[in-house]
Amino acid sequence: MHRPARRHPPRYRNCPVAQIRHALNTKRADDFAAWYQEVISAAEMAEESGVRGCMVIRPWGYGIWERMQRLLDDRIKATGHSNAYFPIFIPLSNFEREAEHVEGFAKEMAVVTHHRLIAGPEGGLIPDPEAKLEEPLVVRPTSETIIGDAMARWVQSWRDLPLKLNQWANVVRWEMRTRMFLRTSEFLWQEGHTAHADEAEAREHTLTMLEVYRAFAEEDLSLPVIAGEKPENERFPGAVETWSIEAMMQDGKALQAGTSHYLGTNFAHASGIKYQNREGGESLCHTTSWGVSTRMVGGVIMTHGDDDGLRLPPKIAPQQVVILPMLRDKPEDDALVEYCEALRATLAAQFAVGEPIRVLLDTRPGKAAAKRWDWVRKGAPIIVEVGGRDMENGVVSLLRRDRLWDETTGKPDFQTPTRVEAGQSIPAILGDMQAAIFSEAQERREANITRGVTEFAEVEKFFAASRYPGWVEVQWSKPTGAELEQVVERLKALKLTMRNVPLGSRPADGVCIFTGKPAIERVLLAKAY
RNA sequence: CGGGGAGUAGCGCAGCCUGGUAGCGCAUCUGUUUUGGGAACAGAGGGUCGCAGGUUCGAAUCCUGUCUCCCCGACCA
Repeated sequence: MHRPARRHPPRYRNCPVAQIRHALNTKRADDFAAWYQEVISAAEMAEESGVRGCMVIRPWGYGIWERMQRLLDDRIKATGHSNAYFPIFIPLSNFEREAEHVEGFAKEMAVVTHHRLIAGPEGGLIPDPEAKLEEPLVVRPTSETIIGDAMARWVQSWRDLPLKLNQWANVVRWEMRTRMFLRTSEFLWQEGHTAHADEAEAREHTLTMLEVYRAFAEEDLSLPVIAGEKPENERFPGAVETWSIEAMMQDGKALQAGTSHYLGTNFAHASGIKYQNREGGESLCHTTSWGVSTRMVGGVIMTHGDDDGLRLPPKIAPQQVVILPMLRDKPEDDALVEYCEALRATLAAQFAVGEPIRVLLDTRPGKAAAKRWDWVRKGAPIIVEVGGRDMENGVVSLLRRDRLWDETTGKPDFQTPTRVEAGQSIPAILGDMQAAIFSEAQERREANITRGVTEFAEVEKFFAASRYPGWVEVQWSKPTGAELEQVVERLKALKLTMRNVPLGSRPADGVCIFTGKPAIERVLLAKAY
């Protein structure tokens, strides 16, 4: 894989005495994009597949996704939704029904046109011209239309409402430019779809799910996010309102980590989702949709990762504690493994951050030190190394992934509690780490949001620097139409986008930074993934 | 999709200009010596040089096409 030349020479902070030898070759400060890729490959999360824009998600990366699925699925079920599964192929005509929706997705659609292969004239296989589909099928980029069909069948009476569905699936969007996890042609996600009797309930539900996402991001992924409404130009095709949660990455860019849409009656109209109301008349449903994808994994990497690799919040770590006996291929090994196994069993019988502790006793052959760095790169929250002398003294050597280094010695900062103490304290340490990396990310984000900017020139100056200075909050008059287009163009010149209008931000009290008119609300500006 | 760069062993790279038996470091395997911690020494295994055509006695190297990746732009729930 080609790596561009480093843009900056490595900088050594007015370093304590010792030079730290990190587990990765690329540092965040030197080349953030290359660092991101190195984390993914060094932590064995994913790799290239040979198919454009598609990745192989390896067991460690998929394990993280499975943890996310489990936690988010619980939250989705707790808000009254049921999982279902709808087809990956959607009839083309089905997709044509909602005008904005087609326009939004037409450019990035994969289409199936044949159902059989035959030997080609120059060898190899070609689609059989005789086997052309009467109507092409698109590979779903999202499922509003096909789920809308089902809803139209399932909803007859006001008693059938609200209908609250969720699907875990893969979707395909033929992206021009892809990046592992952040934007792949095929990705995994969850898409919720609901139908409601009236507008108020549907709007409220849109916000309920936005709040579910906020809580999931902050409590489960330790990912501080800002929930808010997207400006008109950033709306989902066919939506009346689009809301998002936005997270700040360590390079200061914004990542849209989840969206929730109020779709009005647009899709109900297109698919005929109607019900007989209490008065005996016919009414259109109001629908919502909302989704979170494997993009979240990229967000976790870019928020919590460091120069030694990934750092995982305990709740989504496939293994929370890894015990590494320092095996020497000698008879004493047996006793050492037994000593470690006792700790494993003690931990496995306990709970941390709400679930049984996931602990792995890693007895694979190989040097303990080498295995340690593998687990450091993978971001296992706690690594416990145990050598012969540890055993003699009844202690273990414990390493916290979020406080890896002793800055003064430049060596890993091992703690040596007794084995009994470790068995008692590890559950609390995991809880502490879950909170600590959240605080760390939140403090970094708050330090990098600038509020109270009142002149566009200031914004220009702010983002002129080569580094990403973070986000800027400005007041604006929420223009529409051509006036909005102008705003978007001005921002585009600075490579900026409007992220969202944060929920619960203070009311506007100034003038619009773009138009000079009285401001209506506050909006966040940022460079974005 | 436009501009630029790159694909050679698991990873990182050299070789290409000037065609002539496939190289280096790390990792892997074996052996020996080590042993509170990212070991040392010796030996070994592993590559149809992204793929397909072409030029040539001969192609990793030259030419054409194509696929994939990276960077910039355009686009992007």
